[in-house]
Amino acid sequence: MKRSLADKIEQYLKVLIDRSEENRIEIQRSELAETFSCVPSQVTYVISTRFTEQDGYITESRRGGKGYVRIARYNLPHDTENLNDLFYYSNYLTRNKLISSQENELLTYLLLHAFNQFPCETQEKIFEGIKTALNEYVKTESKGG
Amino acid sequence: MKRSLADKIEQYLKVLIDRSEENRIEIQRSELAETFSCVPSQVTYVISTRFTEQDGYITESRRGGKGYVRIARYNLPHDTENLNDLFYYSNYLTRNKLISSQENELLTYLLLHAFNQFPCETQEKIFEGIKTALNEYVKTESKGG
DNA sequence: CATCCTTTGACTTTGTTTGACTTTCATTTC
DNA sequence: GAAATGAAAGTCAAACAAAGTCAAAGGATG
Repeated sequence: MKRSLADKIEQYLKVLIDRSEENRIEIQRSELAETFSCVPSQVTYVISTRFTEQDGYITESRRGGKGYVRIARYNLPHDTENLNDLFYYSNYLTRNKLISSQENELLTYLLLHAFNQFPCETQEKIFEGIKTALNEYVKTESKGG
Repeated sequence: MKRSLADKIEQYLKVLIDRSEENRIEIQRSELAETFSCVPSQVTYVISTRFTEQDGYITESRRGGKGYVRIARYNLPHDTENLNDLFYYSNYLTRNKLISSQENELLTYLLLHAFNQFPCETQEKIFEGIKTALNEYVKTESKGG
């Protein structure tokens, strides 16, 4: 099996993602092109044919000075600090009857399903926002009734 | 993550705002430019591209001696289609006993409070994600028990 | 040899940095 | 108090830096 340049670049990127902390990498198209001694649009080709949403990847990019291409793999279960914090917190609130187990269930479901489309960074912020709001919610509830 | 000078200045300002009491800061353009060893118009560029009203910021400034630039972050009033949809949908589910009124209450609270920090566009996406997930949640619930 | 995938490069678009020039305002000077 | 001065901030366009697009050419594969 002969491997094309595109295959090699694909492999290279996937290894990088495997090794990354958050299943996401950030590269510079022109830099990578230089590494593989090819034209930059070759990289674009690889990304657009092998890192599609279908394949379980989300890509973002920015042009201009200090531009980049980000590739995130999202199929794997997200296992972020903030999310675990939130599960823990939500369960804690439930045990202490500050929220009902139904509320806990809904929240858990949403956390697992509603935000997968976003890049990790955004997810973190979302979870943070929810945590803060949840905290306020509990305080308000127990005060008001 | 490669960050351009503009990114760094943006970050710097946002940290300052975070640390501020009233979500507002007052800087001197030329001073900041000096801090980052760049031309003053770079600061103008950053402010005009990253602290727009869309992004949830209001800026004021004054020229001449004792000049300043003020940046204030405000909570975006979310009054989007999707949000209203979601309220409607959530209430509908409640009336039809597909979710409890407690769940409805929690959801409503989160929708109103957890995502104000995000730009409108992101909020829209968040609401969309929540709506989809909520829909699945209800289906799953009624199926499973 | 026909089709599909890959490679290449010219051109476009987007985003950043810089600097020359303009406007506005407070302060000083007459 | 009006005019001059200087200290800010604003404007705008050019130069630069990166990624995207697209189509043509080149190869592999059936």
